[in-house]
Amino acid sequence: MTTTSAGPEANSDSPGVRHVKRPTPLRESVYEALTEMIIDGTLERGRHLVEVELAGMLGVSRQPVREALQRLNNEGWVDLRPGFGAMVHVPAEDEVDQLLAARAALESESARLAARNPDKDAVAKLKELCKIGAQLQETGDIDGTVRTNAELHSLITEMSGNRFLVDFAGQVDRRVRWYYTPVAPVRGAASWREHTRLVKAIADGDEDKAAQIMREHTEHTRKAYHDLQTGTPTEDSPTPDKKPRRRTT
Amino acid sequence: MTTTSAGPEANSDSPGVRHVKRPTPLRESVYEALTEMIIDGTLERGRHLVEVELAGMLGVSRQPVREALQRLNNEGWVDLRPGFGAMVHVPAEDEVDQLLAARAALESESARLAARNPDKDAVAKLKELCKIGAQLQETGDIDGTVRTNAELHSLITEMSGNRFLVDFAGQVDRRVRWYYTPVAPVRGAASWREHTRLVKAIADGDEDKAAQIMREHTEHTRKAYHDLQTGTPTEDSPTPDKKPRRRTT
DNA sequence: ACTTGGTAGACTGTCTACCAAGTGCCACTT
DNA sequence: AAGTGGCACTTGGTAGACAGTCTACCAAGT
Repeated sequence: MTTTSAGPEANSDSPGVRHVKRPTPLRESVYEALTEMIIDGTLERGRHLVEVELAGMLGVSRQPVREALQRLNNEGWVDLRPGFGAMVHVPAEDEVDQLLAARAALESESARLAARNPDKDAVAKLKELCKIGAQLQETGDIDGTVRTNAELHSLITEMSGNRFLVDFAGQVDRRVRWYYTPVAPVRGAASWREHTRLVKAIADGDEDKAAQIMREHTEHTRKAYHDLQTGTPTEDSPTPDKKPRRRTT
Repeated sequence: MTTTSAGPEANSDSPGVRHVKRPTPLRESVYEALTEMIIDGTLERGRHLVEVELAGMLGVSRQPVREALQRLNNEGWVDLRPGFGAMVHVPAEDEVDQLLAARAALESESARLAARNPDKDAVAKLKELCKIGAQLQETGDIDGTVRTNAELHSLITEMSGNRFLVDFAGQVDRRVRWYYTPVAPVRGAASWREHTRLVKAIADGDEDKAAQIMREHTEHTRKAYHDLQTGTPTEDSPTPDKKPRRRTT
């Protein structure tokens, strides 16, 4: 739902009907610019955002900024306090947990649907991404790894053929990446092995297995994050234990 | 995410700190009014919505209308065409299907989490809703049944304690209700038996069972809708009649 | 008959200016 | 030191203006 009217690549019509680039509404550009700045930390968490200030900063008037801010508010990037202004959202303690739980549901279902209808080309692309990702992982290219990871997950949700899953998962994913990126590199090795297994399950059309793997995959990610928060810097251990484990180290 | 800053009942702070009623932003009221009008058919599907027209109709200026329209666009209620205006969204053929698939994932996970932490009071409330719903169903109060159904589902998602699931499921639910309500009454009887089983599973803390039942429940709903679209399910109906079938009761 | 060109009206996207009301903060008072 | 009052700032909303674009329609040309 978040997608605004017609996205840049929205029309997959018959090949050859390339629509000319339509000038993006300003509010859209402002929205993009602001999310960008929030994610990369230019606008740090908790910062007070003033409309005129942003407007001046971006060289536009208040109107587009207001509209962008409202969308950012709806999507949880900023908190709008009437009469005062917007503040960059400060994630609550349990927020990442909830986000990852939602992601588990959404992406697990996506994986299931993807496995139900495994498109040849898409599967090939998935395999390629796996390979690339593993390589980048080895060479220590963190930025590239994160990007490839995102691409892989995104492609799987798209394979579900369900635009709502795509949209929701996309939203969640961006948020997760925002919170998570600073501590991302920890869980690299195992992650790509899981991806490979996942892609195989999808290629084989094994719905249950694909869904299961994706769920565990997300769950591992959550554990990794949780451990980092509580100060356990070990790699993910084979504990098939579902209770969040507090380590008192 | 969709919730705007602080909703009317948003703050469940320590009891006794009743915040005084803050005047709702106009854009919010406009948003509500428009969704209302879309759902009840005052603004029929495909209709061209003109800002000044709506503004005049609602007695406000363009700005709040614009902001409301943009939110409606983000949530899929209207389609915004740059330079032309907003049209009330016309649901695609497969849209309900996708919506219900997403709902299955979201609410099934919610049920699982609800079962993981079954709050006493909430469970009691659930049971009550089940009873009320079954009664309304028998007396043929369709409107009440639909409302109670929505309340029950909503309460379950809230029990999950996951604000993202609540938000996404809420969005999906409203959309489903819009498309689905005209043909809702068909699936009344069995539905409430399933609800009762579901509530029991939650009360027992049986995660897997609760998730399973909720998934099947949504799946049944989808089948019911699908059958209605393609004609009567059980009997062979060679009549290529595509008009929506009115129930004969 | 079909294309082209032109014209006109409608609406959005954006900007500017302005005002009322609410919020947060600071200095002043007690 | 704590409470109070007031001030500056910010949003929320209104009004009006203007350019660019979209749709439709008509007329002339091929």
